[in-house]
Amino acid sequence: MSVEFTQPVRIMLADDHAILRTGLRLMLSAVPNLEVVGEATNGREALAKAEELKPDVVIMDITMPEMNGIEATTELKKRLPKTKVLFLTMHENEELLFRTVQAGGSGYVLKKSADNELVEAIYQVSRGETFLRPDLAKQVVQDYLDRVDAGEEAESYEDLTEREREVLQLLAMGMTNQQVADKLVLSVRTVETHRARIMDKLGIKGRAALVAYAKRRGLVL
Amino acid sequence: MSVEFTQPVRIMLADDHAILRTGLRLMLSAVPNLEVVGEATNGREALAKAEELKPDVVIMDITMPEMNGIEATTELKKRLPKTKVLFLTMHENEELLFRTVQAGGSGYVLKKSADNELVEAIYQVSRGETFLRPDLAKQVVQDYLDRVDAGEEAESYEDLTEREREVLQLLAMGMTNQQVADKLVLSVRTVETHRARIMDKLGIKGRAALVAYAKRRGLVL
DNA sequence: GGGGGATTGGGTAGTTTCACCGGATGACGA
DNA sequence: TCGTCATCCGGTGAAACTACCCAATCCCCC
Repeated sequence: MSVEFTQPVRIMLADDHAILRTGLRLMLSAVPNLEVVGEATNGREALAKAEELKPDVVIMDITMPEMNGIEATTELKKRLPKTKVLFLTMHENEELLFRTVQAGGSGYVLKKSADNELVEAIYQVSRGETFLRPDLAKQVVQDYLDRVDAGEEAESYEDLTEREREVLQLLAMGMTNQQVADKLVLSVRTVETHRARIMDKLGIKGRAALVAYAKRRGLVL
Repeated sequence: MSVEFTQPVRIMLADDHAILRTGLRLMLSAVPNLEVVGEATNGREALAKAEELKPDVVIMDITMPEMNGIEATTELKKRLPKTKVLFLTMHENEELLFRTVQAGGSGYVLKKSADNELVEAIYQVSRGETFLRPDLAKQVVQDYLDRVDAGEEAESYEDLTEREREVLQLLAMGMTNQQVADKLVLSVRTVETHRARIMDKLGIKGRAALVAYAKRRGLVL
């Protein structure tokens, strides 16, 4: 409660939508004790600029070219643990919220939220607290409990191996086993094995349902 | 060239992201001869408010709850033919550009575009001209030519019958033919016929690709 | 009153997916 | 060294899907 009077919160924006960035910059510059010190248009750039600028808070989109916000955050928190990441996204789904938290994010605000909610989130996150939209957070908790109740493990994307995720990505794009096999230089049988294990881990029956799942969860963007 | 000096361009914003709207409002209010006179958070609201406010230009998102921007535009142009619609969207794809033009849109700007591009687009559209990002527009034309060359017509979602769309919805959710058949009280053969016609019309091979297509185009949410 | 599209269903044959079984290799830690 | 896991690949048989063909009904429109 002493530093904030003289030291404004230094913010970096990471979003590939230039128009949104400009709007945010204008909006936030009108708020006391906030200062936008930099911008990035993708995850990789965000990483580089954050190391250079060392902002207090990075406002991060999930969907970005080159490197998405979740990957960028995972890496960023390794290098700059003290830098807080606040996700600002259009995606209103639990799985992604889960993943942002796991990646080390401190908050999750929807683009459709009110302006003051964003500002409040920035303040809160900069103080080292966590900001999650109450309704969404509740849903996440409920979802988690449902999973624990229902079976044993929270069947999830996290269980997948790297190779399996790779295969899932391609399958989710609508590729056939054969096409995936060609792409990854594998036999069709191997792709089928991976696919089988993926469906088993996720508890999904049918490839169409798998594609639907992946799209719904935002595993492919 | 006479009216613009005294009469600013009256703009209405239609986007479900409140934060983006605020940013836009701030940005545009700094531009001479532009005035933001209203906002809407979905297509239906946009329709109602446009009739009430009669703006010169509606800046419209595509992805919105209740009613999407393309549907809203189709209806809006029937009621207020003189009102110009400028699409501001994240979707960088030709099919949607096609559809916005068909719906009566006067322009298409990506959210990742530079700010001045948006302002330029607004001016241009308000003058009754059309604004399309050159590279995208070029791609569209090329794409169109490719289609005409390759086969007959621009295969599209618009060609689907009501029943086919219904089947597509369910298939896109990951249901099997049998499940769809049960749901709609049909024989599997009928569902297969519909599915075959859908894939034929859309020029898609494989059900996984069909699901991916539907998700990508936002036919199911 | 006939033509055309939408909707429904069928046949046959071929391909793909999927479940359930198996094994070989290599990496990595206990 | 031994166990575990990821990755890779195979066989079999059932189920699902796909590509062709076809036809009956209904309804709308010219």
